[in-house]
Amino acid sequence: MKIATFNINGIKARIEALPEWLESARPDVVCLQEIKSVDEAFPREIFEAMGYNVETHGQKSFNGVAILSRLPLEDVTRGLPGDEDDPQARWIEATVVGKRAVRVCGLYLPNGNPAPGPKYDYKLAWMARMEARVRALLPLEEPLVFCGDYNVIPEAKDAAKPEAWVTDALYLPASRAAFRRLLALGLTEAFRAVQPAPGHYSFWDYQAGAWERNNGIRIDHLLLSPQAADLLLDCQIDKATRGGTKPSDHVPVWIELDA
DNA sequence: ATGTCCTTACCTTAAGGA
Repeated sequence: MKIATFNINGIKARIEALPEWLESARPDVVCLQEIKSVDEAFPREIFEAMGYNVETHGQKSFNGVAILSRLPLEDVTRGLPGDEDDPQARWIEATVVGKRAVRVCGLYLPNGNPAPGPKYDYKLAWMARMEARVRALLPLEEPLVFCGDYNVIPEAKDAAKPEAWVTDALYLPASRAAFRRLLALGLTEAFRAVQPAPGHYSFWDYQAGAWERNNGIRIDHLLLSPQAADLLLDCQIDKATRGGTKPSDHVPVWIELDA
């Protein structure tokens, strides 16, 4: 089972690039972030015609997540528990049954800038809510995949210029500590499980020639429960999509599970 | 180098977010 995460930065803007990538990469499941669309406006027919089931958790203008899957999506839930009044659409879950049943959680973690400030407070509070959700799911002892745009640079080797990020919400010690707390629950970060080397990124800013200079950061991650980690066969970053026509500023990251 | 892109709205230009 090939499961991907891809922050598309607007479904309207990616209406050509996303289907092209799906045709070439052919993931079984893909979690999308920043669809920037309400559910009714998401062009589901395009993806249904390609054989995908579509579940969205949208929002006007900002945020919004979705799951596309060739296999049926079961027990779909929307929203991250822990704050009934949070209007931001950043979390969706569904179960996909292949050889094994896999619970897939797609997430768009808050950016948090500027820090300090209310946006950073929201980021850290959201990460605490996510930790609670992971704690609630782990006792099921099932394959779980938490994938998405984490807006966290885990380590210095995940940035081309780490010194440029020291005051940024994506790299502040409290952000990285909260990310490590997720790993400490027993989750495996898929990319680092197969590739320990520096120089691998998933995001290049549109500004300042970041792509041309390879000034990137790695912020799109797939975290696996022990039962999912046991099934991990591969994890790759589809870097080439950043050089395509009208690209997102993020590229897809995917895993292959024996599931 | 605050150098780009995406979205929306008081919509042919600016603002907020990233």
